[in-house]
Amino acid sequence: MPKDVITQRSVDYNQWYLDIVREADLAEVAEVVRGCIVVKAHGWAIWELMQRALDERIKATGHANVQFPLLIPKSFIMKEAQHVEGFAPEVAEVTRAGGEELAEPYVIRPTSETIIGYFYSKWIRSYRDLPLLYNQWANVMRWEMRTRPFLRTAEFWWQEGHTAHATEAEAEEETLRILHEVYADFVEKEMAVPVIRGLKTEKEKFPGALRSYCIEAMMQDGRALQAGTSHNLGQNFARAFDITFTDQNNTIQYAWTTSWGVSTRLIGALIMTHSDDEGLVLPPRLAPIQVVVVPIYKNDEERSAVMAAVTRMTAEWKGRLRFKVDDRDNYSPGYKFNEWELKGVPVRIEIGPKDVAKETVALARRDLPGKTGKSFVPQAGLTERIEALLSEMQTALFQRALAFREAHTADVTTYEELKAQVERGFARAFWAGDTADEKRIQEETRATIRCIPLEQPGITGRCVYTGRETDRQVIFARAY
RNA sequence: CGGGGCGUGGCUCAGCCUGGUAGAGCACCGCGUUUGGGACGCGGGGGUCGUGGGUUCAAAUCCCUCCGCCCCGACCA
Repeated sequence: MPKDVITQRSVDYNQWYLDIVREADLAEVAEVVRGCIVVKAHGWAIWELMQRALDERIKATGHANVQFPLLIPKSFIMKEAQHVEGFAPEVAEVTRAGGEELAEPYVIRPTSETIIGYFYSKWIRSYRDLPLLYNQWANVMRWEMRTRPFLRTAEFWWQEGHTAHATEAEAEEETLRILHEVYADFVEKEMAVPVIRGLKTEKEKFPGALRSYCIEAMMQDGRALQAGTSHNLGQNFARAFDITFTDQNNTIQYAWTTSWGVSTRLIGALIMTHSDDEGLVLPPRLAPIQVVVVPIYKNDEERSAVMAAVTRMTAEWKGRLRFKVDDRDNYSPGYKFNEWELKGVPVRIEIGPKDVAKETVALARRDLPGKTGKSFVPQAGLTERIEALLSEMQTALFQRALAFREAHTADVTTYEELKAQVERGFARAFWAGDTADEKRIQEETRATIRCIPLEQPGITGRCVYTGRETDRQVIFARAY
């Protein structure tokens, strides 16, 4: 009988999430450092796979990695008006070092636009220096009021891209390229999480940005999770940090900058999109262990026969599959089955004396828990079978998540419908309101406009709130 | 920052109301039997009861102080 270690989603979704994080050994709340977590080996291994896949895309689109300081002079944060307003309340400051008060406090970076802006102003002289396409992998700190592992922690790990361009059109092109070719492509293909690409409203955009684009995903409780953002900063930061260049006509111009980031929050998205009441479910492409082998035997004689078959079987997996042979002898097979299910390993191979005799193995797929996903298959051709299965599971997870999102998305035409729909998922509505209207709706429904999708229907309708005719549709949802 | 809850072996908690010198389950260690969906028996180790003070012959228990954590809201990648 399975132990009652994971709260059922239907009972308490929030507790279920925390149980998965704990039981899959992804992270632990670092109770000695407020709001922070320790990312444990399994969690970090997933992040490393995410980093690798993202980094490839970031480099393929022409960017190079750099590293800026963790500490930023406090005055830098104060230079861009909206930026100050957005981040000042949540920065941590360093006021003492070397045993004395600092003349000017540093802040621990909540994001690096300001310090990067300072250096870009030194580095950029001519249009020939542009575009400047840099990215950094870093940890940042935001003193959030309320934290949850991965979804919102005081310290988190991310990449932040920062680019500078000669024209507004180039900056806009960059912002959208990142959204499509890096973020949406990564999240949908690697994470198997479908996203809606869109533009943030004025209320929701990044502090200091001209425009913020985002990808939004739906979690299994119908709430939205912002999975990535790409900002066109216009000339706002260039003006604040004096990032100028001389153009072809020998005229001094402010540069057009962008910034974009995704964080360890994506691990939260991964959990809340695919996992079930049995534990974590990982898309094969991001599973640190794709196949686990559980050998089964009663005595030394059986053990050597089984292990010989395991060695033969796994020999051709090297370089093709990420696998682990669980040969611990202090745990029973049943214990191991459950443990690897909790940890989300996509495929499990069980091999015992009966299989050795019949030249078969038991193959279990994680996305179909229990007996449904378990079958006995021949050892011959197993590697190809597993590779095909992993690929099939990757697709199946995406399709399942997409079907779920579509089933929990509805067009609403009245405010009453909107209120009801955000209780269960995304509400798609025509919108012609302003920021004040948006705030009022948030107060009344706890839902916000997640984005103005880039894909619009091309027809007009009446705004769900003001009743005005408009051709713009938006997505309302409660967000994490 | 408002509202609530909780600090007792590694973990989850009981004991507190009604004061009498600390317990369970899990985990861990040893030995043996086990091993195809979270094995079992026997033996064993481990706790300044968050901190400081007070009341008392006696405090995990009653009173006060401080600290920390968690949950629910408002704010946010």
